[in-house]
Amino acid sequence: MRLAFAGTPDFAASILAALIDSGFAPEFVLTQPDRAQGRGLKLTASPVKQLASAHDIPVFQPPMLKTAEMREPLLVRPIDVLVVAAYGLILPPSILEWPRFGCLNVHASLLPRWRGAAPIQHALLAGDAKTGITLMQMDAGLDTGAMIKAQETPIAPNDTAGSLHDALTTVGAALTVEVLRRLEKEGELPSVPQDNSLATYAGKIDKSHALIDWSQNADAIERSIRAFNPVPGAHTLLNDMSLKLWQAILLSSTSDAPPGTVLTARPQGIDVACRNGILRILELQPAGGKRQTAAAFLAGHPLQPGCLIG
RNA sequence: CGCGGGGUGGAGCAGCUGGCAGCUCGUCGGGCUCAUAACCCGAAGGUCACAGGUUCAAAUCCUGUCCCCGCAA
Repeated sequence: MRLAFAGTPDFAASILAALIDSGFAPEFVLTQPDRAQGRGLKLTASPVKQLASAHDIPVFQPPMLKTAEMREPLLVRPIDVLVVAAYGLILPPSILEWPRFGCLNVHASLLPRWRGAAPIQHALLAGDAKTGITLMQMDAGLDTGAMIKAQETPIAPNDTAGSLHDALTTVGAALTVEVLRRLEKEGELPSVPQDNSLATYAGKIDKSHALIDWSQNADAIERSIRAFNPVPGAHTLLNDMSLKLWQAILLSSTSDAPPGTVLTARPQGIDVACRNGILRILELQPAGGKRQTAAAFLAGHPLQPGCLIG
């Protein structure tokens, strides 16, 4: 089977790795152009490009696919299926129709819930009990294609975007290989349309979402800390210092202190009053510093109970 | 050359207008208490990231290197 792959970040690279390991190595790969990023703005290749290069798989990096000129180098290469995972570019109709069996998208949610860019984070923010991977036949809409196969994954109370991402990567890789095997064997992929009335959207997460609003309920803040771990990192302000919060737990007690009040600051955690409930910060990171436990942080940054955070 | 912070006993930090290396916690020994996230006494533990330079004298000033991190993308 003639296969191509389109994807960009880590999640996509893991899927690609599984394809290669399972004998579905793509003939070539599409990924976003190298970008200047990170400290020093060094030009960096996407994880997918790095992996593909390591396996001597040809890489195409069109900046967009809106023009015939950009599409030309691709369309001249006949393929059977294009596997797409977090590629980052809208695929125009001519690309969608290019592979004989169309484009197969690996999406990190149980569609039609959480269509869009950040399904993992939104599932955590919403406090969903489960999420999963859905494979679908791509169409012109945003994650609206007919579903081929879905697999559930439970969300644990202590799951973070990072841990869930890793779990979903494993599921996604296995599911993709499974579906490709079926396609190879049966020559078709039955699919069922999504129920649009149940659709929800998972918009991009940016830094402003990750600034903690202590006037929210403690459980919502706790979920956002997990949803924004590891990126962009839930953060708050202490005096003029920016703090990133890595881990916190909900206390069963309550307080009528104003939201953001530091109730106690002890080695086992920094307790902060929220709108409703108390959050105990266990692990945090000052700007410029390393990630550390509350006890370590307090050793160098004395915190008086009663002061305000945020 | 995107902006910036930092590398000091096991941990987190101060010291950095040059002059015997300090704080909180931890560790070890002893004491006190019905008890403790408590307290008291004592001890160990650092060639101050690395390499040069300036100086009577450098953690502290200058130069270069390595490493860590925040912001912005």
